[in-house]
Amino acid sequence: MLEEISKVKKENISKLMVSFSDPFRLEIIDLMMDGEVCVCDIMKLTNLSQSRISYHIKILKEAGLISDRQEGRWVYYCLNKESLFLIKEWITSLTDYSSNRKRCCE
Amino acid sequence: MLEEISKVKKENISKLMVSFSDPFRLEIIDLMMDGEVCVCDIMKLTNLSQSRISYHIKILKEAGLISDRQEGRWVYYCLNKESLFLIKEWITSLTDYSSNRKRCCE
DNA sequence: ATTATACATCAAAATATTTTGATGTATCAA
DNA sequence: TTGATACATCAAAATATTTTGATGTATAAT
Repeated sequence: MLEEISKVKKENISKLMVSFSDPFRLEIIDLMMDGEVCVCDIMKLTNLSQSRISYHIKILKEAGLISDRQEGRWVYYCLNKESLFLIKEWITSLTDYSSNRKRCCE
Repeated sequence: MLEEISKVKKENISKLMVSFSDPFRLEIIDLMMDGEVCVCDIMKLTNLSQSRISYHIKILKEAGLISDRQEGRWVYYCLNKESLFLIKEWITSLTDYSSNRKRCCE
């Protein structure tokens, strides 16, 4: 059961990491640092085409990295803190465990 | 100049994130949590072929995520703490900035 | 010297991701 | 109710990544 949970968690992490793995998605993520943005904001700020942005947004959303909110014709996106914490936690676990490692690479 | 530095840093982050974006690489990273491993260790523990492992190791190494140490015929790999901290720092900056964001997605 | 082990590298094939341009849907304004 | 805006979705093409199997190199044991 615990194994199951950690498997789910690992799959989450995996998807989140994939969502971070494209330079344009990193750009979009950067834009969300200051708060929410809509697709047209991103278009203005990056010169990427609309469908291209929608595609990347979809990847980010399916990974759970961003949330959205519709307001009339606009959809606003922003970073999802929980996911960011999940990743941070995972990275921390990597550094923590490997601190009592045997040998190698100081 | 500062811009240059931050550009370099962003490229680092980008490469690191790509290096995290494959499920087999995540497995390999997991194996390194307890300390250093060699390719033959990874072979035994994952059933991946030797050249396949070498390929993924190369990606991880070029991203700066792992370090290596040769001992006779063996090459031992382990996680590079500095890179892990760099990522953690970046994730932290994302959460910090977006904490005083305007609107959206509580 | 010869052979075996540990790993890297390579080119070709297999597979996955991304981009593009077109079309679709919902909302709103005139 | 027509037209415009904001965005999603789709299929095809373009591009990138990954896998495979073969070959190469260095170290070490016999």
